[in-house]
Amino acid sequence: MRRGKRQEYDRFRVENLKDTLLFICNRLAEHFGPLHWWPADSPFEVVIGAFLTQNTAWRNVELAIAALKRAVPLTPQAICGLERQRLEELIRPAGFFRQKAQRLQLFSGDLLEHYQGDLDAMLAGPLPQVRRYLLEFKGVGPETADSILLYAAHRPSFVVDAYTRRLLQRYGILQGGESYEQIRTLFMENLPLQTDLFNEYHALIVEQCKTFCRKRPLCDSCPLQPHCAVIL
DNA sequence: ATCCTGATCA
DNA sequence: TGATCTGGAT
Repeated sequence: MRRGKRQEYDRFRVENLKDTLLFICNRLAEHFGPLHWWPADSPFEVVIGAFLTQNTAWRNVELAIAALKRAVPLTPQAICGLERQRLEELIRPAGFFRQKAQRLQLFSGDLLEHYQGDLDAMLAGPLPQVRRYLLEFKGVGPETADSILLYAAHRPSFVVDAYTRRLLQRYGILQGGESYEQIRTLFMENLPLQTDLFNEYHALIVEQCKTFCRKRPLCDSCPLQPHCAVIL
């Protein structure tokens, strides 16, 4: 009987992606409460954090940003004005410090040269166009571009990361071989295009995967039980 | 498929 | 001591 209900729900789920995606979001929101991302004092600080957090624990990013803030104001002018090696030393705790220092200065330089340092101006215009512009920067892949669009520009561009893949795959929505763009499109075609929703949803997925849906999952206390299809 | 990088935790 | 962390470039 319990088994029958489970099968029935599985069929319902596959045919109603929109409802399922909202259901997951609501469940996580009930469990974790509001997370109010992205923790930063300015949109440009969000950009800095988006570069620094690539394949890096957020804790280490905090150390780097704190050191950077003690040294200079977080503006494109100041980032460009730093000696490369000096910038490398300041952001060292975030790892990959050489490539990240170079890429931060390339981005800041373009922002100064073409937009007089006005980030809002750079991020204005049609979403797909701005996204393509961001993706041209060295060090900006799809996740970093969408993070900047969502958390610095407050635009409804869904952020997909390794956590998102893992959660959706275990839940039974993804099979495993899907591309970044496919997964992003899945969210954006099945959810209302609302910045606040995308903002909270991605933050909740990160929190969920750090807490329960880890590589070694903790299904016992997971807020998505018994709906998840994870096979251990 | 491999490299870039440092701090934390199992 | 190794795996992992809000990836991206070559």
